[in-house]
Amino acid sequence: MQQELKSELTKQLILDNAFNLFYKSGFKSTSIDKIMKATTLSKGAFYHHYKNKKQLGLEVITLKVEKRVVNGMILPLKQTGNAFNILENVFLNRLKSFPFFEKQHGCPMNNLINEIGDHEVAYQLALKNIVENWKLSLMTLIERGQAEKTIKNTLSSKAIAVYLISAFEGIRGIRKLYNDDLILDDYLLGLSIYLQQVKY
Amino acid sequence: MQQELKSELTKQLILDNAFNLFYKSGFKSTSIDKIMKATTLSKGAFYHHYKNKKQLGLEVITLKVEKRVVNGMILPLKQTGNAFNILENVFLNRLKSFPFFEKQHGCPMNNLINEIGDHEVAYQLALKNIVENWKLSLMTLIERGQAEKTIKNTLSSKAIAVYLISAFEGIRGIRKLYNDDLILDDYLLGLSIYLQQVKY
DNA sequence: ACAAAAACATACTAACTGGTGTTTTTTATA
DNA sequence: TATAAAAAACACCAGTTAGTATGTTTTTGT
Repeated sequence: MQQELKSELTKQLILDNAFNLFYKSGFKSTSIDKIMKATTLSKGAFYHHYKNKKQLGLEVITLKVEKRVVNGMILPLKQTGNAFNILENVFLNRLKSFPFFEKQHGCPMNNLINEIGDHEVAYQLALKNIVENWKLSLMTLIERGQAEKTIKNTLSSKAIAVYLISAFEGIRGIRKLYNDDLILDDYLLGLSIYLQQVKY
Repeated sequence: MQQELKSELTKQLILDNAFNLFYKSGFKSTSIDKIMKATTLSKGAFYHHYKNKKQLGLEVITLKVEKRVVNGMILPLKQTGNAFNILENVFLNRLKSFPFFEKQHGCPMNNLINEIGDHEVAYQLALKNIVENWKLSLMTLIERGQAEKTIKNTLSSKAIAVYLISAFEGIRGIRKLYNDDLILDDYLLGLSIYLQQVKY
């Protein structure tokens, strides 16, 4: 029983370090050696717990990346209250409060989508799954707003959801190219124009 | 004189193959060996023409990637005619007509932004330069539309430009995760809602 | 106390990485 | 046609890669 716990702890240690290094340096640039050096464990320990790098990558996506998106972007949508205000809050106020490191290195999910999203079907599906969850949660919120007349009910909830996600992921990539937040201000102003059109 | 021409031709051959492989397999996954195997020239030939992989990467960005964006997204903005219609045409009608390969592998610029945009200042600047050109051209068109009263003149041209670009790059990444164009239809509908708000 | 199993470490391989130095071939020109 | 210079071929380097084989230590059930 204690062994299982230790095994789980070690896997978490590997997973955490892998996520951080994938995020900072990219998936392909990060070797197993570098990850295990970060854990201060050996390569043998890695291959005891994981079959190969691909399996690790998949677990990083489904366990670490997904959790981040769920906590940061999906759960906040599920609050009670004015649906339009929640939408506005999550998309308008969250971005600028990101820590510097996350502005500089973009969105972990978007980085993976663009680096390996078209390289392996398994990665593609795991990443798509996160996007679909996000999209569906957004649609649920938008449809609630439409029912409650805080969001225009003539508009397709799916279309709004997809466009909001696209722009959000897009700007997180583009922000990497700049050294300050001015480009984020322009994005946020552009987004607020969009939200005006969406508001009931 | 004829020698200079041949040298230029060889560089172009390397550049073309490098761009294609970077696009298909990513920057870091593509080795000099693979590029030169594709040209049927030797590795020595590569190092005769280029200092290192980084220099090649920069030339691919400034000569190949930039040209693609200029031809595909920037020059079409400079047509005469109703500015709003031009905006609508370029963003609404262009995307779905992309060849299958380019839907599957996303935007070459966006791929590079997310893979190496935060790894080297030189890459960062070269990529930012393209985005800035695009942004300024969009702003010029939008401001023309505002003067000609086809685009609402109360809105910030820069904000609209940045939001349009963000969403466009975002969806080109997300599309990689899907196997059909349904997600593009949602994006386009979401975009058309945005354009409604922008229209005079 | 002991055997089995799990957790981890060490040492290694074979292929591949970007890059260098040298030799051979091609080309322009005198 | 001789020659100098450019272009390309070739062999090679040191470092890194994912992955393996085999060892040692720790935990666990009996």
